[in-house]
Amino acid sequence: MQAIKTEATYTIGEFADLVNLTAPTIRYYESQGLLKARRNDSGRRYFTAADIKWVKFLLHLKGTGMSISDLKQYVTWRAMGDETIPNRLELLENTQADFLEKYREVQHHLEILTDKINWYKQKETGKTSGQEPFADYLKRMGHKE
Amino acid sequence: MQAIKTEATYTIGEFADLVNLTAPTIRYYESQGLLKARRNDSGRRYFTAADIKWVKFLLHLKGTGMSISDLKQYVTWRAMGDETIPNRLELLENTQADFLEKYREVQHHLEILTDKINWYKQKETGKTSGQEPFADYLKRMGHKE
DNA sequence: TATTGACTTAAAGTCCACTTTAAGTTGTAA
DNA sequence: TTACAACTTAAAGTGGACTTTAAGTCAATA
Repeated sequence: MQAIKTEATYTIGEFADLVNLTAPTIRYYESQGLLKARRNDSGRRYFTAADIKWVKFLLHLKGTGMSISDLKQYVTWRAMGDETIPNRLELLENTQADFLEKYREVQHHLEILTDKINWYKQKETGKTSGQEPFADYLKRMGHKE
Repeated sequence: MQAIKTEATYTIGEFADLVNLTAPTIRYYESQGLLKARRNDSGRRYFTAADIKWVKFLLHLKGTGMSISDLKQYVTWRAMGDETIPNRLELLENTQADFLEKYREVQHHLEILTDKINWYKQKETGKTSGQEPFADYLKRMGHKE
């Protein structure tokens, strides 16, 4: 029976695979201060389950449009403790607001794309007006521009 | 009474404003073959309402994730006539499929971001468990990772 | 008529987020 | 023990989509 339960660790390559990044990307993120790696006796990085959770969370934030420099700011505030919670909250809420605006925009782009696809399908099957301009089609579908 | 009804035309600057781009961007798009500009006697570009519609449509396609080179391909096929409709349709449907996949991904990112915001708000107001880890909070909310 | 702003071109520069290279060290399997 | 994959660093390179610069021409207003 062991007195000390040693936590599972991962080399940078294993870690990279686990979070779907590459080893150079992990090093890049570390160089940007987004994460910190522990080192073994010969100077090699190793990572733990907690690091996996952290990177996955970072990737979620990144996926909502936060830049590396936004993330850096977030990380800096996090390291400063609970008194920066209002700052972090504001940053995240701004990110959310920006995201939602873009989200609505791309939704509209998708509508137009879908309309165009349907217009082509109609044209292809010759079902209706083979000559109906796309602009008229959009109008008929209740979309503008 | 005029025999010839002259269509309204726009300089590149006016045109750029109308489609919310810059004049250099318009020139860049023209250089990439995404649009063609007519020229007046002194060699200056001018544009019409039809060009506005076309660029706006291009921007919708671009907004769904099509790259300049995708758009170039689309434009090339369009110029070749109706026998390339299946090609165009396939391109647009692939674009749509890729878009929808990304769309679902960012939706998940947004959920995590929103959860984090709510977690911070809870922490701030001290309403519930000021010490509850975010991972536990996510679990409680029915989200993973 | 003079000035100013808008246009013209080709080419170089920018930004972001990595990615690749180069040169060297270390750990592991045969 | 020898090979070979994986690690280390710093620095340079990449890709996409513009943006900026430079040097010059043209059009409209005071």
